[in-house]
Amino acid sequence: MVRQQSANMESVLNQWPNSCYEMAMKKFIKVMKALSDPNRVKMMKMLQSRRLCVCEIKEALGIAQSTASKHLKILEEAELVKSVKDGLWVNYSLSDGSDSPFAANMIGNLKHWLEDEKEIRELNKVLPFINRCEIESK
Amino acid sequence: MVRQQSANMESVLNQWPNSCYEMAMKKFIKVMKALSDPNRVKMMKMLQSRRLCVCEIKEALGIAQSTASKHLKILEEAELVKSVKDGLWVNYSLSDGSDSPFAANMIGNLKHWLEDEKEIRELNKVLPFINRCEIESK
DNA sequence: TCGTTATATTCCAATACAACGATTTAGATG
DNA sequence: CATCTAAATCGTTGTATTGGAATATAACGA
Repeated sequence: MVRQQSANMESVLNQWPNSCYEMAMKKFIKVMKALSDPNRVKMMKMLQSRRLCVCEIKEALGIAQSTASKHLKILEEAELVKSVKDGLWVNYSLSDGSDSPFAANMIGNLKHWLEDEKEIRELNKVLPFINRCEIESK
Repeated sequence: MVRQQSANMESVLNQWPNSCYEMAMKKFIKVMKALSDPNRVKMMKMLQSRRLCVCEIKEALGIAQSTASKHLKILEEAELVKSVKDGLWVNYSLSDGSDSPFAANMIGNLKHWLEDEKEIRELNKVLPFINRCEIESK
């Protein structure tokens, strides 16, 4: 990374944020990055219907299991979704956003955004028929 | 496909696919991507104060002119900012977001978001003293 | 303890992105 | 016309992101 900054004390301090205020930018960027991928946005839209496990999500989106798992991790680290273990399964659901106003805002807006999008409508149509117990994993 | 349309019309429709609804996802992703970079977010925050030209922005952020220009193009294509030529200068300002609800929403939220962020406060402090006429372009 | 199963992690290839300097373009001015 | 000047574009170079296959981990059940 080629940053051109004067080598003063100020810039050194900027590299090491210490108050919660200075985490805001990073948290914001994390939320924006998390929502910069179509598959992740689709996951958010699917999770509006109900909680889902990884295999249901990979099935609905037609992607590899590892891919789905990784995307969900990114969403979770942005505090957009949360996960709860239940035996072998991990149930993902929308976060309540209580720790991140940015995430909370986007979760709220996504409730009504993109509803008319073709790909989203089709996911909503298919989702009720996707059942974790009927997915053959390999 | 049982559509009564000239081949010409058809190809036009294929280029501009479908209805405006199906552009929604792409537009949304564009806005999220545009706001996924710290420098671009800083530009948005600076433009809340006043319109700025490229050289003022590159000066405030300490980045190369070409870098600033490219970032602004990305913001413009996401409909987050607009540009107006004025002789040699190009003045950038916040978009009114009238063509993109996603952009409009983010523009609105960013008005109060990140105000306490150290880097943003420092930019706001420096910005009044940055004048396009006093920048040596080198 | 040994499979089986759902998820997470690792590895690697392909692509996208951000940064810079150099060059080109477009407008103003001599 | 020639020459500035601000901004845009091009070319290059690292870095980040995305995807799937392969492997590791964790929890259940026999």
